[in-house]
Parts: sequence; C-alpha cells; structure tokens
Amino acid sequence: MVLQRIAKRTLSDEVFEQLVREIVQGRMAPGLALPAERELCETLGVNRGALREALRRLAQAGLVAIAQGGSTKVLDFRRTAGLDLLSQMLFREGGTIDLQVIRSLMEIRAALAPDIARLCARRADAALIVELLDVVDRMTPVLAADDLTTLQELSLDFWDVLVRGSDNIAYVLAFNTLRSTYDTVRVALVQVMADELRDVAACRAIAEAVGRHDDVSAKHVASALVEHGTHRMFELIAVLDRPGSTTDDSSGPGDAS
Amino acid sequence: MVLQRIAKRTLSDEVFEQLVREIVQGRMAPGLALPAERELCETLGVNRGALREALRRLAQAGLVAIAQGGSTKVLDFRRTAGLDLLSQMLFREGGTIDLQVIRSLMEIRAALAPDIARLCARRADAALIVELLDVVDRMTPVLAADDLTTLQELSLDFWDVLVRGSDNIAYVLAFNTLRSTYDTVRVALVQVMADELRDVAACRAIAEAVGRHDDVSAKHVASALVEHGTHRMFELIAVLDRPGSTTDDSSGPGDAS
DNA sequence: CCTGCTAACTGGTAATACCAGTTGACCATC
DNA sequence: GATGGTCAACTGGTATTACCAGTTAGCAGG
Repeated sequence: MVLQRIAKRTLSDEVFEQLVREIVQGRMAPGLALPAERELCETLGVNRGALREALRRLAQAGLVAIAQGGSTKVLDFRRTAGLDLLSQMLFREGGTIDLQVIRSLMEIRAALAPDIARLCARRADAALIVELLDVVDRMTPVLAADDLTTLQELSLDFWDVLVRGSDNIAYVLAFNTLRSTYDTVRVALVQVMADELRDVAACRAIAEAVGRHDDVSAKHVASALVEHGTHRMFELIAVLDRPGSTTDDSSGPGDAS
Repeated sequence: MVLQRIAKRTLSDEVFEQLVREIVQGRMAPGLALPAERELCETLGVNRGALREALRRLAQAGLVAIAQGGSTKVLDFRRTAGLDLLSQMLFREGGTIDLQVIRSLMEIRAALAPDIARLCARRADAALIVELLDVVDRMTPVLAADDLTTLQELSLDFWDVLVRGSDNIAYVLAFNTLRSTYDTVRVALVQVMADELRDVAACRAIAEAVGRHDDVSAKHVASALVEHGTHRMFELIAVLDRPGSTTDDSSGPGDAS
C-alpha cells in the first residue's frame, strides 16, 4: 500500500461539510432559517468563530444567504450554486455515488472537449505543441504495459495541456473544477474508461492535428475520443440503475466511500 | 434613475475582494507566503476573525493554501481555482473589462448551449415544454417593442428552463456560474447581443423542437442561435483590441463601473 | 387603522488568551 | 559527517467575552 498524506480537517471544515451535506441532500429545504449563530455553535459544540468561517464559505458557495439583523436562510442551490459545488454532490446519503452526477460529468466533458481541441489547434504555439507530443510519447510505453492508472494520469495531463493551449480562461477554470470532481471517483472509473484510455492513437492524432493547426480534425478526433468513454459509462449506468445496486465497486480494485 | 438595493459589504468581504484582486491580477505571485495573520490583520486594520473569514474563502476558491504551523501561501489560480472564479476575473486593474474573459465566456457558452438544447429535447416532460413555450410567448410582444433589456432577461429565463430540462446538474450549476458572470456586464453587452436577442423565431424553433423531442433540430437551431451573438462579439473584440480602447461603453447607454 | 417608538432578537466586530502544528537552530550521539 | 533529538520561536486553530449595528415584531399613541 502506498503511503498518503494525512488529511487535516479543521473544525470549520467539518462544520462546512456537514452543513453542505444537509443542504445538498435536501434535509434543509430552501427558505429554511438556520438557528442563530450563538445557538447553532452551541449545538455543534464549536466556538462562534469556527461556525462563522463555515457559514461564510456556505454563503460563497451559494448555499445560504446571510443578513445582519435577519436570519441566515437556506437557498435553492440549484439556482444559486456554481459549478464548484459539483464535487460535493457526488456522494448520496450513505456514501454511495450518485450516478446522475457521473452522467452529468461525462456529458459536460463531451460537450467541452471537442471545442477545447478545436481552439487549441487554432491558438497553440510551438512550445505547447512540443509539450503535447511529449505527453503522448510518455503514454506509449505505459500503454504497452497496460498500466491504466498511469494512463489515466497522463490522460489528465494531456487534456491539461490542451486546455491551456485553448487560451480560454473559462475552459481552464472549468477543467480544474471537473478534474477535481473526477479525481474523487477516479479509481472507481478506471475500468469503465479503459477503452478510451487505451486509445493513445487518438491522442496522438489530436496532438498532430494541433501541430498542423488543423482545428477541424482536432475537434472531430477529440469528439470521437470522449464519446468512447461516455458511451461505456452510459451502458454501465443503465445496468447499475436497474437493480438497487450499490456503487461500492464496478470491476477490478478501487474502493469508493 | 431607478432606485436599487444598497450593497452591504462586511469587512471580510472587503478583505476577500482585495486579496482576490491582488492574486488574480498577479501582484501576489504563486508561491508567495502571505504575512502572518496577526500581522496582516493589523496592516489591514481589521480584527483577526474578519481576516480569517476572508482567508478561508480564499482557500475555498483555490487561491491560497493554509497550513497550521506553516504560512499561508498563494497558489497558481490557473491550476487550482474553479469556474466560480470567472466572475472575479472580468475586471482588470483600473476597472476596465478584460475582453479575453468575455471571449472565453462566449466560447464556453457556444460549446454548452447546443448540448443543453439537445438533452432538453430528449428529456423534457410536458410541464417543462409548456413553460418553455410560455417564455417564448412572453418574448413576442417585447420584441415588437424592441425592448432589448427585457428581451435579455427573457433570454436568460429561456435558457434557464432549457438547462433545467436537460436534467444535468453540471449544466445547471455551470449555467448559474456563467449567468452571474454575464450579469456583471449585462448592460454593456445589450447592443452586441441585439441580433441574437431579436431572434425570437430561433427560440421558438428550439422550443418546438423540444416539444417534438427532436434533439437533432434543437441542437442545430441552438448552435446557430448562439453563433449569432458569438460572432458579433468577436467582431467587436477585434475592433476594440486594435487601439488602446477603454471598455467603458460599446454603443448606446450602459455604463460599466 | 396607521404611524412611530422600542425592546428583543439577528449577525458584525473586537480584544485577548491559549492550544497545536511547523520550522530551524542547536547539540548529543553514532 | 550524518543522524536524530530537543527546544524556542514562529505559524495557524480554538475559545471566551464583550459590545456594535441592523432587522423585526409588538405595542403605545395618534
């Protein structure tokens, strides 16, 4: 087993996460007034400062509205929260993965990827093209060893370079959000994404299209590449949604929760 | 002049915004260690609690990394921040609008809109179709009066319904983020978006395609609709980027900052 | 019934003390 | 010289207390 960093969580982190779950999972309905800070911090057993730090973060995430003099009210996060909330929505009550969120993730990825490749082909400079080909070159031996986990990392690196090359700050930031969401369930998805990850040829085709500044080809190849994993994921979801199936594992190693 | 709500900003809001600007505009480079909290709060003239609330929000936004015992360090927001930061990047130093951000906004919108329409056509239920047609019906008299500002609001309502109909939480949340970014500069963009806003026929075509569950048509019409405004915006950006032009006004009324 | 005051909430700010983890210099040990 | 332990001086984390400031609702007076 590989050693990993100890995750240190502060009191306000705990409070924040607890309240996010309460709201996102619907146990605190929109419009509901939270208890007063002095009361709530006593209930939670933390000092008011820690609670306030958590509440401010909730407000920034668009989950509550704070008003001096008035009370802090729960908002309808479907109308007020931003994309950064996505990673908080992955897990349902009880720790199972919400397949609707996975499906959404795959769909937005499929919508963005072709345009990222297209713009990158239009705007990439020589240095970025070299960087792109370098990532693809590093993929080849890993593919030969069929090391899917490493391929997954290289795939993220590949898209990271493409996104930077697209010279579009919205794509860069959205990619960061989607990547961190994906990272949370990465291990559980290795097998489903296997076919896409093994398609290093498509990655090379994209890199070469970018090298030729051929935006049309880059777009089409990227579209085909991500449709790969997207379809596989849809198939899996169709199967898992049938029974009351848990999502603790799909196939091969990798534990969720 | 229309009266508008007074924006109440707390101390931690001010500190947060000030630090966001410092980081996003590059005056605080990635890797830089912030002064100690006790020192920084004295510099800013606020108490430590207010400063900490701001720092926690910065950490959540992916702009700094806080570590007990160590120092708080500035992160590379291009790698760690999420899409929710986009609205904070609209304004450059001096209050001028960053046209690169506007371009990015238009591009991601153009990438998402067709797929939103497509999914909505596949998944919308009867109630949502009624709602969609209702928005379009409300557009017609406003178009006759050529009231662009109201058309702009109805257009946002229209896309809001479409996004909800797509039954994709990632699209819903991303739409919220993009809408709040767009809202910040809405008035300045009325004239540029005019042609798109006046194309109520396209909105109706999308609504009808959704009503027929014709996802291919919905996608294509939506694609054409948003290309409208996107191209106009590109033309404007090409013109404004030439001289050292300020972005205080484009044409007609509407003051930015 | 309406106006306007007031008291009792609410969150916002502040000062202070102490707990807990990190860092680096220093030193004994191997 | 390299290693590992100790300690002091940082850093952020938590807690308590007090008071300021805005909102709300109820009540007195018109």
